[in-house]
Amino acid sequence: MTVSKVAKPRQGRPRSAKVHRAILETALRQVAAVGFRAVSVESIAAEAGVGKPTIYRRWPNKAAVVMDAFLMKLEPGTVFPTKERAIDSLRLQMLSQVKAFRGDFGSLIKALLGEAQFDPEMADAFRERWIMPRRRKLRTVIEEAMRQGDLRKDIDPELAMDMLYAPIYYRLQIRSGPLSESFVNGLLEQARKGLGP
Amino acid sequence: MTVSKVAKPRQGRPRSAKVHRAILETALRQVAAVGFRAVSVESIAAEAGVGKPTIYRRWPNKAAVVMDAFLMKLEPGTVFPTKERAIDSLRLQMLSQVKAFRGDFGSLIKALLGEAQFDPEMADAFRERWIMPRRRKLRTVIEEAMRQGDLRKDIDPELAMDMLYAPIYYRLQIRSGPLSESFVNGLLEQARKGLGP
Amino acid sequence: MTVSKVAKPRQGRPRSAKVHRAILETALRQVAAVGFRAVSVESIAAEAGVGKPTIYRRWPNKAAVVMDAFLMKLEPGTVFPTKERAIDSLRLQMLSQVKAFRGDFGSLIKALLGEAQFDPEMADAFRERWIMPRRRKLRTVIEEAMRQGDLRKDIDPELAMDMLYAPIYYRLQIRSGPLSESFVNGLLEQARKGLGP
Amino acid sequence: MTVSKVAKPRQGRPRSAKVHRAILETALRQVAAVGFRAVSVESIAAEAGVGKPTIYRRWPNKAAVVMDAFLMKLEPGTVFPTKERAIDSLRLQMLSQVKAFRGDFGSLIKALLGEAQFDPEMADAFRERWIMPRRRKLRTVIEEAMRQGDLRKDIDPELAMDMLYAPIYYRLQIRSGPLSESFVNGLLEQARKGLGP
DNA sequence: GGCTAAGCGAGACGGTACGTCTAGTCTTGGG
DNA sequence: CCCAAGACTAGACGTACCGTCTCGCTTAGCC
Repeated sequence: MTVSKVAKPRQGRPRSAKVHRAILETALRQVAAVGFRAVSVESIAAEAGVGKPTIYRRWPNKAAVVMDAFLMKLEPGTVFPTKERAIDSLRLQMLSQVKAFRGDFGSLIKALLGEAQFDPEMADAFRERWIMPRRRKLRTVIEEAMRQGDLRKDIDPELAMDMLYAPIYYRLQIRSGPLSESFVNGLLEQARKGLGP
Repeated sequence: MTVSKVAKPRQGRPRSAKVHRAILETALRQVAAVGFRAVSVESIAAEAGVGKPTIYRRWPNKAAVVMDAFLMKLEPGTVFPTKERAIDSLRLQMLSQVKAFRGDFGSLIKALLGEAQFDPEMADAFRERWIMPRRRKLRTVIEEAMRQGDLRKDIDPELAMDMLYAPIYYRLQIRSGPLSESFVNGLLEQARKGLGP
Repeated sequence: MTVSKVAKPRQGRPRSAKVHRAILETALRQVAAVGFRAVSVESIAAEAGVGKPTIYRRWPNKAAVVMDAFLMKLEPGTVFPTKERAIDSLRLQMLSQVKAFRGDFGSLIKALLGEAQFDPEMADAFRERWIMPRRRKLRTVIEEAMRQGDLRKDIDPELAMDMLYAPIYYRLQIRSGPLSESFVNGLLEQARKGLGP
Repeated sequence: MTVSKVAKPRQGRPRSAKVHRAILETALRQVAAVGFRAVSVESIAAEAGVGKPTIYRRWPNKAAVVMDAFLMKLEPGTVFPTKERAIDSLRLQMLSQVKAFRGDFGSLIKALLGEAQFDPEMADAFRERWIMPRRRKLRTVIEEAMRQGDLRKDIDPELAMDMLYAPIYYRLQIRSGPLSESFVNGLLEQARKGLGP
């Protein structure tokens, strides 16, 4: 699943892969440089040395381009840190995520998630291509931790992920508190111990 | 703290409160009718029978107008449901919030929170005028529940709020699962019991 | 020489001649209907079924559009009435000009000449495309009359034209007297006889 | 005849003459500094330390203010140069006028005359307060020259004035040639000798 | 090797909204 | 009733992008 449109397969001149890459790279560079709002399809086209229709032939709007650029950049770097005990992997993953969220990557996520609130297709793409793959991987980690006895056997992994990860996105967006390591550690500890007596 | 600009206090014709109200009410009506994106400063001005400069004199952009309209509507209706046991008040509050989030109010929150990702002032206003007052009230409820023995005495209330409320915003935005009553109940139960063995 | 901007010659979609005509015709129609001041670029765009930027891509402002519309209308109709004796052609030309100046054409000239007082480019266009072609034609007529013995051989044709035509523009603008036939005849006679004894 | 409105004579606080002067002087200063078009009622009010309604109470629009300012400045300096022979006075007057027209005064006249093409009241004021007084004075000079034998006895003074002065305004506006002394001398000579054989 | 269908860069097109400006009027509080 | 200040409605300004279209030109793949 991508946000980009597909071409009818066999007829006429094929779409240029070079152009495709140039667009996505330019999009990413511009978003990093001036922010999502200040970027326009026009500015991408101009800098990439590409006609506007060439972009619109492939994506329905700016957000979709940036989303694809974001996803393209992700695919390689999707390595989850792993430890012997799954619970440690979990903590490590959370820590690396908040660290990433504190930088440019956080800004990009904010913009895409913000934009997704106005565009269902963007929201779908964001969920299916960024959120869900991570949750699936996370689920195996959590289940492993359950087997290893570090998490209770009767918990609902979906709710567990919500409890642990939603606060990270919440702080990214709302800035109600710092995205610090101690925040992650505190959150994980308190979630394990539980709030009840 | 508001998003609107301030007038120099005592000179010239004072700003009309009637006009102020007309703008905010129109803004809210239009957002409800056609969605945030489809509303423009121009359309608000036209329907409110007001010149555009009158709006720009008071707010820097559309988002700020809608934010203020939203906040204006809030102020009266800020009644938290209360029960004898604080833990029940907490559950009730969470339930009423997800219920509200499932309707127009949820759309509005999504739009404002989405927009806030691109505008720090919007983000500040959203946090200080919508999020924080609720968290302050929530904190007293949580502390009461701690006193009443329904929550452990050594928990961090900030983290507790993050664990319980962030997932609600997360599902509102990402649609990773339903904003149902059973979601709230499960979340609260699992948070109380804890994830650890 | 035109007031309109030039397009880079051979690249991209060429500018539509149909659109060009539609704009100029609409401009002329509106000026005739409601007067120069009451016309706006916006109203022209709206009635011509054209986007505002399409107009601004070609002309820098309303006055330039109207000027070009005026000049466009001129080109075909530039027939000077001619008689056997050049002096009669001269009188005929003056008479037909004051007649035209008494109607809508006079209003248009007034508006353009008025506007030209505030915009050097407008003034240049008005002079080079309306005034000068007429003066060049006029000069040949005057020189012919000199050869035919109806005007003295040692006059300065430039000054002669100023003496005969400036009063027409003067009365058009200042309304110090009527733009009547007897005005033209009296002017021409008195200019021939001279003011001196 | 002025362009300014009159106050109902005896009631309430009388209008301040100081304010009146301040407005006119500011108007003139601004027109000289940045040109007629760039001046607005607002800018005059602001610099003169005066409320906009105070201006609108006295004049209907910017042009009227500037016209009055112009006329106010005139009144003192309306001295016509005089020589023993009326024909010399005439030449002198024409020379001093073209000299004045070459400077800031010419720009002001251009602006007022240009503006008058769009506003009949302006046109009336310009004619009645600037043009006509000069023509009346001029007429006596011309009649004196007729008596003194330097101009023919049977000429029409109105047409004579048009022949001599219209070209000056014409060149001011159209720039078809320089407003030089030789221009004036040539014009006057040729008008005296006549164009005919 | 020529044909043909699509892709390509460029840029014009109809629109929409932006945020600013000025016009001319209205409303304060204070002479 | 005047004044300074400044808010008011109204609407044009000129600009920025949107997403589509139309040029003339590649550039494959298929006959």
